[in-house]
Amino acid sequence: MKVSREQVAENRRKILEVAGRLFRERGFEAVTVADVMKAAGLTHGGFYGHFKSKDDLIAQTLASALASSVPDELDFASFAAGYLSRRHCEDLAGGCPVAGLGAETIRQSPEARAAMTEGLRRQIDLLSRAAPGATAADRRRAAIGSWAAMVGAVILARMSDDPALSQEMLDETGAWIAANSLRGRPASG
Amino acid sequence: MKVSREQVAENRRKILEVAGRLFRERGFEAVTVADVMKAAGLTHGGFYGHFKSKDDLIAQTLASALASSVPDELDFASFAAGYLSRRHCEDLAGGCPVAGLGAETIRQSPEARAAMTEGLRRQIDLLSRAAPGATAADRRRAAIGSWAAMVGAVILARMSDDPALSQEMLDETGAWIAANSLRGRPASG
DNA sequence: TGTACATCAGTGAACGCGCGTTCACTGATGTAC
DNA sequence: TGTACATCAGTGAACGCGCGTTCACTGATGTAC
Repeated sequence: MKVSREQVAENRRKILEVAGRLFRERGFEAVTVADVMKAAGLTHGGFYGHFKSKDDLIAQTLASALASSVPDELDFASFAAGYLSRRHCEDLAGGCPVAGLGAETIRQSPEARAAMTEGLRRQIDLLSRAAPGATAADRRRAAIGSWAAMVGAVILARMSDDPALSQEMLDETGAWIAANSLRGRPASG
Repeated sequence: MKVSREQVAENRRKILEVAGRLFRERGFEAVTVADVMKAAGLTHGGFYGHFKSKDDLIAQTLASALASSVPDELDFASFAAGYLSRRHCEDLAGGCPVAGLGAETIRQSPEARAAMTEGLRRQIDLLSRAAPGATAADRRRAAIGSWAAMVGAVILARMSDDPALSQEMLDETGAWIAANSLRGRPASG
């Protein structure tokens, strides 16, 4: 049963959307092609009309999820607060693709790694524009250091099976980043 | 062909050792029980004499790898330098199990997560004793923040397919941690 | 605008393969005497 | 200390299952006239 061209585009968009959520929730390997197609309201056989292989889906899902998760501009302090919030930490399926899928991407195809590298570059550039610091080099350093700390803290907090320890890691990392950010400003504490 | 009791213990030790390296190199799911047993110089059938299941192996390998990767005491600056070195970043199979396997552990069994949580606690306590800071709370905050930044930086650096970007993330995170550490000391820069 | 038909997106059964796990067997170990 | 034999760690063929992928088919789409 052939469908309209608009429906084809919509189906493809839907596949990428549900794949993004399922992959973040369960990881690349635990999600099957049939799982993705079922979640998109389709049957597994049609998958290969949209993608060359599961690896191709992974690479395109990463590119898509990363593109839609990076805004044009942001406020440094509120971005950090949101990123290190309990809500974001607990939202595997809807959270940051770097924290949710980055570590797994290390062992994926060159295309997937390229998409991730591009996403990292954009995130660092974005944070560099918003981070505190006297010079461009200072701001870039603060962007990289605080981004590493944010991603690390969310990954560590998710590892722990003790909610109190998770919360402590999120809160203390936030306070530590805030403390470091003050160094680039006129002395105030 | 039965083997001696010492040989049984040695075989078990060897299985955990090679599993630790293989899992860090390829991830839990991409390594098969047969891969592990072959690397240990045994055949796959004997596996279930040592472990209840592959999940059991994963949990015990994590506990074992984490226990052997945490020393009793360390120097904060040299630990950070080593952790953020190119050598450590490139040594997937022999590197820190938290950076190599932590993100995957989120989706593993309760036993595996418990082993990881215990390893995290020990690492934070260890760093808290070595980190700079005027009060115990300051030192613990510095330990958590810098540990999150170190783990995050190594994971981000491994994601990137551009060696220059990877190196920049390692170096700048190291410099950023060092800058933050100075805040806890008598003013000197 | 209406009709005939070629196209092709989606369906679902089927495939081959590799995985975790089981089990009958082997033969060295280690114990009972 | 030496011998007979029960034990049991390791072997390797076999199992069932679920995965990624293929393919003959279906029927709505959209074009040619």
